[in-house]
Amino acid sequence: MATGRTHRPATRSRGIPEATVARLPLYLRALTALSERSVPTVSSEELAAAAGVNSAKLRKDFSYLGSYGTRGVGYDVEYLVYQISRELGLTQDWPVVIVGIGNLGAALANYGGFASRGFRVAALIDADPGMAGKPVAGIPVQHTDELEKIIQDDGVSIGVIATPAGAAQQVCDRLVAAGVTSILNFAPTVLNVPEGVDVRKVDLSIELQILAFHEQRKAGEEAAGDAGVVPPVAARKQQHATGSADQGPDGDVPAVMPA
Amino acid sequence: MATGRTHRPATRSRGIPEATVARLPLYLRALTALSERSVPTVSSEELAAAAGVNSAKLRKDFSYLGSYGTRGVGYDVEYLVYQISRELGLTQDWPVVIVGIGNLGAALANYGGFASRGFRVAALIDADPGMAGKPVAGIPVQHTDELEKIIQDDGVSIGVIATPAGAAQQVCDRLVAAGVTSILNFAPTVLNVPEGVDVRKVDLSIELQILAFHEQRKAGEEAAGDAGVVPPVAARKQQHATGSADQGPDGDVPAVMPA
DNA sequence: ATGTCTTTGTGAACGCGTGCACAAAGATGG
DNA sequence: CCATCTTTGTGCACGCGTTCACAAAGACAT
Repeated sequence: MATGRTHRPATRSRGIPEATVARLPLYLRALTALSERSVPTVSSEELAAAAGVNSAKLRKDFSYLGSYGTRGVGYDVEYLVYQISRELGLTQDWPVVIVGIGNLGAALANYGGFASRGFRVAALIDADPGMAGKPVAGIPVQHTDELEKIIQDDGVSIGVIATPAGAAQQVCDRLVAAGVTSILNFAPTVLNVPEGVDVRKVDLSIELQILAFHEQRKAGEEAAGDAGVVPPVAARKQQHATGSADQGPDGDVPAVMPA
Repeated sequence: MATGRTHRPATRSRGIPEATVARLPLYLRALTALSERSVPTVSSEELAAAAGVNSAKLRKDFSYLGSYGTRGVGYDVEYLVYQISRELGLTQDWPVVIVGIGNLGAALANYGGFASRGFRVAALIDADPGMAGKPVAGIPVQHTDELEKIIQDDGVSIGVIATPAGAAQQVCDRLVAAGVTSILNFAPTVLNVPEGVDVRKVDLSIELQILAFHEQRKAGEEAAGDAGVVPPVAARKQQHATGSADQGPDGDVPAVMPA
């Protein structure tokens, strides 16, 4: 039963903290928006607000990358965009395969944020022979039999699993065997992978359940004194953002409905 | 600077740590599977393996709920399923609205995991008048104008945002004003919400970037060739390639669904 | 240059989460 | 009823992540 482990217990090196890595994409997005508005520099305070984090945290995060700021001024937007992109490995091309082209797989294939940052959909794969050849997001779906060949030919190292739960582990095993070392799992299952393979999971059901927990707590709190529940209607005191002509950060869009 | 808060800073909840709450759905899933196989009891070791966590962690997690196990035997599956369900608030009905019926929204609407655990799609909402009335997953799409009415009439407290980034904040504001206090955000934007409203975000782009970071580090372990790309602005400062770090997913996971 | 003002970078304290290791609790068998 | 074996529940220590608070660094004005 040497199936390997699912999670890695600790961070054994003195690299960038995992928590920081997880926030870098957030900073990058905010910086990209500033860049498009031709803002030259930004302070930790401003950028932190845009990214929704604490400014001290942001400065500490950046300190792990090096000293890229100028005291009394702030950070050079363009320069920082480059540094973070490089740190995240976005200056290179990352071919990705998506396995399981159902509703979700199709949505992912159409996701604009893919190409925008060095990620390229190398192939769409599905087990249904009927899907073969059928184009989704302009890319013809290929049958599972081609999986190994595709991964090896294109040097794919990142795989996205969007299959039903029952097929996930099997697909995962094939991906790993073929050379994939990073997996983004949308199937509601715990994947078993050997050492050295990264797995990140995205699970709608779990997120909803966590929200339900807090929701229940909020509701059950009214028993004790006043409190907490937000008034049903209009209670917003905070407002912000640009009126209506909100120039979208364009960069990424979740899902669209093109071809 | 109204820096929107995404998560609660401290958990003054019922004493159950946030990290534990995030794992309860995982245990519940594993337990449900056991239940369907009519397994009467399970040890912390077995259940932990099924959920992909450490057995000590699992026991500690359960200890926050109470002493539901029997020493020398293990946990009663059915009983535990009930206790966790109740703790998560899944014994009641949670009407949910999905705003933005593009590819992703449609995928979410079709997601089977919804109904399975107390969540019910109360309505599908889209800004495109052309979508109105069109059935998706057996539910007719309604126009944004109906948003407030739907939320109030059905007592919806959980909203899912699957719109393009540009519309997310606006939709969020309307949801909150109408009474929604928990939001699951799929749009790649930082949402600004008033105190008391929970927001969880699911961001494909961020997940991929985190994977890319680890992938790059794995690859760069021996060959550290800078692609030769030069920083945009002439800003030349010293920069040092970070050695290595680690691959550690986990911690706080976003989410989504299968196909 | 010198002084003032702004903002970064970080040392240090604190709190949360994790995992170890073991005593307590109960089952099981003689 | 006692001995032994299994498995839980948890005290404790450790490490990561967050936050505070401030000295250092540089911009800018005089």
